[in-house]
Amino acid sequence: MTPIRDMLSETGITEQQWRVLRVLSEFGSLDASTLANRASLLFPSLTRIATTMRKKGLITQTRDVADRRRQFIAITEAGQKLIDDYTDQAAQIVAEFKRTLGEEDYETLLDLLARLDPMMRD
Amino acid sequence: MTPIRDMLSETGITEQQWRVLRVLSEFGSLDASTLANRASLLFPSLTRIATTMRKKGLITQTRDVADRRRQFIAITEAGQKLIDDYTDQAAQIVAEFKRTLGEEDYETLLDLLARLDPMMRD
DNA sequence: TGATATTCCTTAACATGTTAATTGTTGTTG
DNA sequence: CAACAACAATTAACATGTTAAGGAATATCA
Repeated sequence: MTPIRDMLSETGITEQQWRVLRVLSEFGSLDASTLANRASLLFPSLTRIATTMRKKGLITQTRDVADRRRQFIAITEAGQKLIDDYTDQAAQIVAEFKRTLGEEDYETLLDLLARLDPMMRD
Repeated sequence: MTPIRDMLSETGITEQQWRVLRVLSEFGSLDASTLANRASLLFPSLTRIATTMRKKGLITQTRDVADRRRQFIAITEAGQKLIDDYTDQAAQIVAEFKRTLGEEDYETLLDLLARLDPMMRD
């Protein structure tokens, strides 16, 4: 992930924060549990990340009025702008990644990793 | 690494500490730089890890009398015993890993990851 | 030889992973 | 309804990754 991290370092956000933004950008407002799952984050991590991202003005957090245990998280304009500004660049990095490895091997790698994933979760 | 981590959790040491022990067990006493490289650790991490491992009695740290900037780190008997007690179990986990993936795919995966590694370090 | 550069390592500051304990809220049930 | 279970989220405590700054020792070179 180093190339991605390098790209993100100039934005001032981390890989995980980037993932949170992308999920929110794709799915819209989400409750915290769903967001944590889709961004592959544990809950305690999300709690901290959400706090820092709210302070940075990248997201908003609002309590669910029906069930005040729950919380909804949404992306702000500033957060969306960040996504918009860097999506192309991220796509190029992935493209470069594929080119270096070769299209075929790239697919093979994804397949292998996909088969490892469930095994590792036991 | 979850299966390995599960195994290690009962020993009270972490994945990185396990790696340090294995490297020391294999190569004997090493200076900190070499140890960091072989255990794939950044120096600041090694500093902290070495401190906690010394407190646990798993390693010893001694200054190089010829060059007092340098430091030698060696495994203790307790550390070696830990390695001895769990090496078999770790080997079984790797074997299980290979079996799940298939010997051939396992080699393929290692090849692909090896090719990614240098690319990622740019 | 003495100023400077380099090397080896440590500290600091921040971010995340991970497990366990804790706080509010809501649900259930006797 | 009151006690208790279940749930959502937070907090705490510890470990590591990562970058930058700092300190001590050594090497270099005018």
